[in-house]
Amino acid sequence: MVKIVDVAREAGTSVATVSRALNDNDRVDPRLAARVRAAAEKLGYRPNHLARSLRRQRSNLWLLIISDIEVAFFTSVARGVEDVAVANGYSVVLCNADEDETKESKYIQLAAAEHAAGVIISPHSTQTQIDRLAADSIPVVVIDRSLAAPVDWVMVDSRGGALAATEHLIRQGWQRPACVTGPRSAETAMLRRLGYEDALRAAGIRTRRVTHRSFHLDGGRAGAASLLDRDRPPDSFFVANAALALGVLQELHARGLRPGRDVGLICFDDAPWAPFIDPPISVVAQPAYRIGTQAATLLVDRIGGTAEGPPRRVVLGTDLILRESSVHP
Amino acid sequence: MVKIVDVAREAGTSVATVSRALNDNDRVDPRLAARVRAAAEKLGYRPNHLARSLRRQRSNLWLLIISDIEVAFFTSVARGVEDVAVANGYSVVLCNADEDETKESKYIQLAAAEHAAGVIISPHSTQTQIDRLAADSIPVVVIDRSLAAPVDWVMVDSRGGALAATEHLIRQGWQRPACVTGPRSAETAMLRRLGYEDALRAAGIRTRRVTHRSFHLDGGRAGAASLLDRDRPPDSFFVANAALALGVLQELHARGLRPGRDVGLICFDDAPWAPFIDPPISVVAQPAYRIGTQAATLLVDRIGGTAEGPPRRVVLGTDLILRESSVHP
DNA sequence: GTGAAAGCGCTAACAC
DNA sequence: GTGTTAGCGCTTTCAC
Repeated sequence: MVKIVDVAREAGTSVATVSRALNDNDRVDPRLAARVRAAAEKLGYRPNHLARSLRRQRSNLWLLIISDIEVAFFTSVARGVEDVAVANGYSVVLCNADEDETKESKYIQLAAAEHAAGVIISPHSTQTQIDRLAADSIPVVVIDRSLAAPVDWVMVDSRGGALAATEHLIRQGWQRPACVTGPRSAETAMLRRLGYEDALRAAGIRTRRVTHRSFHLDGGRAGAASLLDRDRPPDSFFVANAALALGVLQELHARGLRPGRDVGLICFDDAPWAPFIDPPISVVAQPAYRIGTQAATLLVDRIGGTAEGPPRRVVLGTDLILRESSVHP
Repeated sequence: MVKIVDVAREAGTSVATVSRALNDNDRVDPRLAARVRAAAEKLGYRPNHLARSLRRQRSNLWLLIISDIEVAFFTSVARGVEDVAVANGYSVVLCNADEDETKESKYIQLAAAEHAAGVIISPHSTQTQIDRLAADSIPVVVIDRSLAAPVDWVMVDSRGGALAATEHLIRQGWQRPACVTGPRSAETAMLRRLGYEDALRAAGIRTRRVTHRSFHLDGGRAGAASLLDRDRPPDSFFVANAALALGVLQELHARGLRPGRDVGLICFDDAPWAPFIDPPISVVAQPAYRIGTQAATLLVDRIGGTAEGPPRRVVLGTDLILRESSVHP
C-alpha cells in the first residue's frame, strides 16, 4: 500500500503539501502541485478514506433510509440519490427499514456511528426521532413523508394528485368512489385520503368509502373485499399505491368485476407494468427519480454549508396518466 | 463525544481492558467486564467505527455491486444480502453499476479505498477485473453470473430453467418457439439461450429463432419485432427476463397477437405483476431472496476465515409457474 | 507557499 | 488478566 509519505518522498516535498495539492487547496505552487500529482499517479497512490474520515471526523458516506426497498417508487428514488451522490464524491449506503421502527432507529444510530456525511430518510412516522443526528450535526433530508422536526424535505403533492384522480373518476360518471389507502401512521396515506375527500366534497358526494390497510398486496385485497361487502358497495376505486392496486385487482378479478367496465380504478404510483395489466391501469405518476436527485442536491448544499438557515421544502407535482381502468362505459 | 478513555476512567480500568471487554474478548475478568459494560452504558458510549476500521485496516462495510437496480430481481437479492449482513454486524453499500463497465470498475476501486470487509457483485461480464480486491485480500462473492477468476459464487440454474420453459412450450403444441434473450456479454443471456436450444434439439426442431438484445423493455420490443418480421415467424416466445417480456408483450399487442391464443409466451423471472397481465404470464421463477442470503452467508464465512480453500459454488434451482400466456388453444 | 508535528479514537503487541 | 504505548494514514494547525 502506497501512502502519502511515499508520494511526498517521490515528489521531494512534505506530506502536508501532498495533502494540500491533492485536495485542490490553492495555497500551493502550481508547479509543485503538478509534481505531486505526477508522483501520486506514478506510484498509483489511493487515498485511504478511513484515515481521512477519522481525521476529518466525517466520512463520505450517505445513509439512504427507505421504508420499503421492494416498492418500485423507492428504487427510482434511490437511483436519483445515488447518481447525484456519486457525482459529488459520496457513496450511498442503502438501508431498508421495512416499515419497522426498530430497524429504522438502528440505522439512525448507524449513521452516527459511521459519522455519515448526511442522511436521506423516508421516515416511518412523523414522530421518527432524528435527534441523534442533529446532536452530531449530520444533515438530514426527509423524503416522501414529512417530519415533526425542522428539516429539509422533498415531497410529492399527494393530496393534489389524489384530488385529481378522484375528480377524474367522478367526471367519468362513477357515482360511488372508494379509497383504499395505507396505514394511518403513513402521512402519504392520510394525504391521499384527504385529496379523495376533497374531490367528494366538491362533487357533493356525502358517503365516504375509505379503508386503511398496510401498503401491500394483501392489504389491497382485504381492503377491496371489505368495501365491496358493504351495503352500498363502491362502483370505483382510488388506490393509494401500486402494491395495494395489485391486491384490489386480485379481489376484483375474484369477483368477476372488470375495471373499465364494471368498476372504475385508478391508483397512485406509475409502474412499468401498469400499461400491460388487463385492462391498462390509469395512474397518478410521481417523479420518483427527481425526488431522489432533488433530495440529494439539498443534502449536498447542506453538507457544503452553502445552505444555512431555515428548512427548505420542495413539493413536486404529479401527472395524471389515463388508461382504460378508469373508463366509465 | 464520549470515547474509550472516558469509559476506562469511569470503570476504573485501562482502555485496553475496555476494548477487550466490549469486543467480547474472553481474557477479561467477568466482573470487570460487567463494570465496563455498565460504565459504557451509563455514559452512552458509542464506538467510533472510523477509528476502529482505520486501526483494523478493515471496515464493516460490504459493497453490493449490482448490474441494474431497477430490475426487481436484484432488489430481492439486495434484501436477502442486507438481512444477513445486518444480522452479522455489517452494513451494505448498494452500488448500481447500470450495466456500465466504467461505473462497475469505479465501484471496485471504491471497495478498495473504503477497505470494505467484502464485496458481492453481479459482474458486467466474465472478464470483469477484480484483481484490485484480491490484491487487498477483500473477499468477493459473485452472483447471477460467473467470472473468470476463482471466486465463490451463487447462481441459478439458468440453462435448466430455460430448458424446462421451452420444453413446456413445445409440449403445449407450439411448433416454432423463439428466444428473446439479453446481450451476448451477459452469461445468463447465453445460458438461457443454450437451455432453449437444448429443448429444440431434444424435440428435433431444427430452426433456431434467436435474438440478443439489451435487457430492457425496448430490447424486448425490437427483438420480438425482428423475429416476427422473418419469413417463417415464430409462434411462441421464451423470453430471458421480465423487462424484455414487457417489451415483447407490447409488440405482440401492437400486432394484435394475444398470448395464450395466437402465440405462446413464457419468461424468466417472476414478478409481482405477472399474474395480473392480460393474460397472466407463465414464468420461470428464481429464488432471488435466497440468492442474496446465500451469497451473504458465503461472504460471512470467508471474512471470518471459516472458509478457506477453493471457491465454493452454489447453484439454486428454478420453479416453473404456469399461467395462461403459454397455453396452446 | 511550505514543513514539522500533533492528534483523530481505536486495537493489539508487548510487558508485567 | 491487565496496563502501557505505538501507531493505523491522514488533515490541519502553527511556525517560518
